[in-house]
Amino acid sequence: MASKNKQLDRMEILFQALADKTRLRLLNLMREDEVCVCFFTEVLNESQPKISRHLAYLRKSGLVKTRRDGKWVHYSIEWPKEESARAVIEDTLEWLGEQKTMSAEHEELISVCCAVDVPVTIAKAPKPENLVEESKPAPAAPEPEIETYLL
Amino acid sequence: MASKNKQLDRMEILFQALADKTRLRLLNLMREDEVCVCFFTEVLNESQPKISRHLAYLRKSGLVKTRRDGKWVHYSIEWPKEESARAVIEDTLEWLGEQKTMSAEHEELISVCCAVDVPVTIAKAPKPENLVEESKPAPAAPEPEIETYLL
DNA sequence: ATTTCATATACGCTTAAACATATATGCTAA
DNA sequence: TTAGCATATATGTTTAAGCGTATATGAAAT
Repeated sequence: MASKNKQLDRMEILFQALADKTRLRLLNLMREDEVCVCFFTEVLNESQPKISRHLAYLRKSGLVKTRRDGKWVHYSIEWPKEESARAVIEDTLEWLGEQKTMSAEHEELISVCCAVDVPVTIAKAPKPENLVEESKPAPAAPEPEIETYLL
Repeated sequence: MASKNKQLDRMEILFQALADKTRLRLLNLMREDEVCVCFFTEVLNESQPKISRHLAYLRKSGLVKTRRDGKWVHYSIEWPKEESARAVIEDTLEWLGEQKTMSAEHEELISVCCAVDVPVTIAKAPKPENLVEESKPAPAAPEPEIETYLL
């Protein structure tokens, strides 16, 4: 699968990563801030190994990055440096945001994080920073990281 | 694979269609006009069944449409009506256009079509209209078709 | 009608990736 | 150090999709 054209390889890898409903739902939750794994399982209502596997897939494809915080691991979107790659991801997030189910899930992330009566499984989990005070508008195109990405 | 959320299903199908290098190369050649199958095989230098299978995949995913012209079949991009879906495809084409290999292949399509000494295999094939006189700039966002698409 | 050319599909095989269930890792707290 | 929680990975199975080779279709041309 490794060809002469690296860029084309990267496109393939990116689109493969986007070509799964669970992964799209995960990205939809990460649209504006990093999210702790336990929130993914809670909001998407999928098994923990399933979530973890798809997050690993996204990580290996370079689409997301992780930050460990004690027992917890936070996932966030790794924005590519090329404009056109970033544009694809932005459009994808926008398309997701237009869907009722997706914005409902995103709303639920916020309400679960900020709920007074938090579910036991995530009671002590650290909340996404940008979400706790107010549902901020998405930062659209955050500064690209200087970092290898997409393999 | 058929879920409650039709839109999400469609996204998955679209990205699956984009998640292959051969199909990306095919789309790159269709960026501005319909293209006859024989030109695909000639320019991409891939076997006829391989090209045909990938074109069938694109057709079934609703990303391209066909027009039969006697023995020849022309493929062209089927532009979705939703803005966000179209934006993804536009970004993808732009990203492809930025790549040396891809623009070289696109140039070769033009030169093959307009060559005085045309290869035997495609000598009588109908040429893409927008290409024969001059390599026009891409029409960016052609009028969306009123049509079912993406399954 | 038969041949020929352009395109599509079928077949057999191989690999990637999905899933559920089970188990391992890694950090924290006791 | 052990126990417990959060997360990751391994295993076994199933399905989708890639490939090359072979063959079928469908429209012209003979």
